[in-house]
Amino acid sequence: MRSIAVCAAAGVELLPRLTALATGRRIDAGQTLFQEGDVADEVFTLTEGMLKLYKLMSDGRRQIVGFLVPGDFLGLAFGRSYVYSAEAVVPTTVCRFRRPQFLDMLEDCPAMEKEILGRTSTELAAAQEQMLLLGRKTARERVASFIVSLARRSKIEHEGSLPLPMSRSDIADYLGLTIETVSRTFTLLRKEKLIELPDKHVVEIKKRAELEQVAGF
Amino acid sequence: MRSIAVCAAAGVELLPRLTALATGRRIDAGQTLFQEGDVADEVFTLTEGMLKLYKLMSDGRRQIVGFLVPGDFLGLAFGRSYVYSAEAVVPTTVCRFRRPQFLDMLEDCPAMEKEILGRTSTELAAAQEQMLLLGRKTARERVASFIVSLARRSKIEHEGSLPLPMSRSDIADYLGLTIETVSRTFTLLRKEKLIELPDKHVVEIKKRAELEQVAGF
DNA sequence: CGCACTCTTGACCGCACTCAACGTTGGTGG
DNA sequence: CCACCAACGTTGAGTGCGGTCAAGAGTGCG
Repeated sequence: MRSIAVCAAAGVELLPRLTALATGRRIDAGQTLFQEGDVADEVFTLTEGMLKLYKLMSDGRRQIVGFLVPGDFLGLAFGRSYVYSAEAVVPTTVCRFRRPQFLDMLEDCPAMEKEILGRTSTELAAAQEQMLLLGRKTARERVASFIVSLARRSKIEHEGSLPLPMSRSDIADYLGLTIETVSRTFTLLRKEKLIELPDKHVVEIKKRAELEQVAGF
Repeated sequence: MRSIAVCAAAGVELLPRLTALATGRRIDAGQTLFQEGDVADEVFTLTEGMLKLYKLMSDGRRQIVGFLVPGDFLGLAFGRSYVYSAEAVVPTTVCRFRRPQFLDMLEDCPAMEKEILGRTSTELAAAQEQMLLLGRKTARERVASFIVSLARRSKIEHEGSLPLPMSRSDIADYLGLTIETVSRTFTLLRKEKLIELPDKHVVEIKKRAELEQVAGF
């Protein structure tokens, strides 16, 4: 679990202080943790489940900017308010910190601050990779990239089964496509024998190397 | 100039040390500073001109992930190699630091580290805004967003002239469009009297409020 | 002047979107 | 238990926005 790794990085002596500051919270699937524009007075770490972060336009168009897994941080945006909304994909638990206390803690613990900076940099690189996907890749390349990225994050190295907790609508809004195109593209990749779809919420990678080829990696 | 602000943030006592570490470098328009995949052993600040950061696919498709202006940092990616290429848009000068020495300096100067973290967070938020643009906005909305973003960065508040140093090809690769579509869309916004184009490399904003409306801001 | 390069404009095309129908699943109440 | 319904996903038919291809105008440089 990555959150434990963070605590280790922050120095074991801080662990009691961290947990003393934190309060837990359960979130049902579909429930929002906060919305874009809300005053950002809390910082969170995800301990269980999955969150989606998204931005909305006034007419309802949506772009999902990321899916978070246990160990990830959110709410660190260095502004007065959150720059995206956060909603649970499946039943989820988070660890909640009051922002000023969290910042005080960073103050006292340079290792923690380094960890945060490293994570933010990694996220920025991921966002730039996603810009390439959204700006330049075809639907087939986008879906292949999505599956390969999920597999990497799940530490699946070669062929194998992969949980797909989010809906087709979420995938579409993450990849800049429609649900119909996502559905058709899954079917296409299945017909090409690159993947199998034993269930709506499971992908089985059959030809990893070719899938990565298609993804443009 | 923002680089001076950074030095101030880092504490004036560090200024001599910073400049002692740095070596300057001039880059002609079109020349690359480094390429994606190169070993990331140097960190830079831009002191004059403009850089574009981009990612390439094997078949030549390109996505520009950002344009940098004086005061901006680059090369901070927390990995062994650069995750994008950097090329000068116009004649440009950068300040160059050897990576280990730069990191040592961060070590000694928490204020500097905070500044870097703040900038990285701001860049991440900008990248997420760009994901919304690339994933969900129309060509007209993209070009309007681009102009408004440039205006904001140039501290132009209402109507006014705006330099556009990059080529149509660069704009296209930044907005996930083709040069033809960028050109047509500029013409469209001109016919709608939202902008004027006195020169290839100048936009004049005529109706700021409506332009922001179109941009979806 | 001639060449190369950038930008604009026009005609046509195709990939992904829209609209629609249908199948599947899971929850609810009779 | 089954009937009903709503939500989600799949598939098909047709459309349209932005891409492709092509021609021409404008500009800078040797």
